[in-house]
Amino acid sequence: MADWRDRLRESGYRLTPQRELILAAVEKLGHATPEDVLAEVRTSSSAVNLSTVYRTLEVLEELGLVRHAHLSDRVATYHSLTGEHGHDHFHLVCRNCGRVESVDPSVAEPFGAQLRTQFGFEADLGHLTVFGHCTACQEAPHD
Amino acid sequence: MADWRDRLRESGYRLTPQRELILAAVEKLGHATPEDVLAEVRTSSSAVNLSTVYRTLEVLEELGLVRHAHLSDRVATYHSLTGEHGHDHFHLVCRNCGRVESVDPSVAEPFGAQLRTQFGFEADLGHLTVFGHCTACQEAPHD
DNA sequence: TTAGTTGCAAATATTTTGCAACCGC
DNA sequence: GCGGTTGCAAAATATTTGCAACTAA
Repeated sequence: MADWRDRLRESGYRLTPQRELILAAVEKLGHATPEDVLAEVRTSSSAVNLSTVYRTLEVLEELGLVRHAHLSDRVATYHSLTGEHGHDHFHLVCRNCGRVESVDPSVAEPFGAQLRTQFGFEADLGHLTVFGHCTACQEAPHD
Repeated sequence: MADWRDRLRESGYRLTPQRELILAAVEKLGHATPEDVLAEVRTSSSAVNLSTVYRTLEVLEELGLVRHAHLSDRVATYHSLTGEHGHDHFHLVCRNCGRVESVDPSVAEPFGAQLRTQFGFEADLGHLTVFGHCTACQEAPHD
């Protein structure tokens, strides 16, 4: 695995302290909004601007180092595909307790195959977010 | 099927001209953003306020008359569960051409069953949006 | 008459952009 | 030094809210 720093430079981008900090924050946080990332970066270093967070996440996503998902009806969250917890996955989000479960894309592969066969549609299963209710919240649907 | 107007009143809401117009607009448009709904309503009648559109869509969704889905990374779109085209469905969205295909939830039921068995997760398949590439765009992935 | 609704303006919340200063390579 | 990057402030986009006037029931 070529280091992501090399990938950055090979693509004509530059390696900056901000980019290192932001990717590290995403890796550490798991599923983080741009604001979350900003807050995390600020705990360990001097300030970084929120615009820079947005612009950097865009670059990192273009390079395939992070992905975003819509885990709420509001903001997007980013997770890394690098680092120790980094791997492609989709999400199950409980509408009641808000818990997010990350699931390996292979679980959805039969579904992907079905969409391919039946609709000729090549699904991006790594971006999938499934809303519903987790086991615990099915018994007590309201908090 | 009790008329939705009765459902409204039974729930303690009032039937207003705005609510009639807004639901009619959603039924007509298929998948519409609040702005789309506003524009549609305005073609056939006097003005309605955008806040009212937002508030009304919220009420209609609570009553199960419309649903929203995230067909882009940006705004939500609403579709009706009433009217001639109204039925619960999930969406396949092509990242390239933007085309949206509405699919019957039964298609995703095997997937739902799998999530239920494997994770105890009760998925809301009607809210699902699957991003990917449609048949046409797989051959020519870029526009 | 009464309580739910609407319009309007202002407040929030998110994300994007212009641009001069800055800095990686 | 060149050209990509950043910080900052302002703009753009999207959604929500307070409140007085209005109106369905």
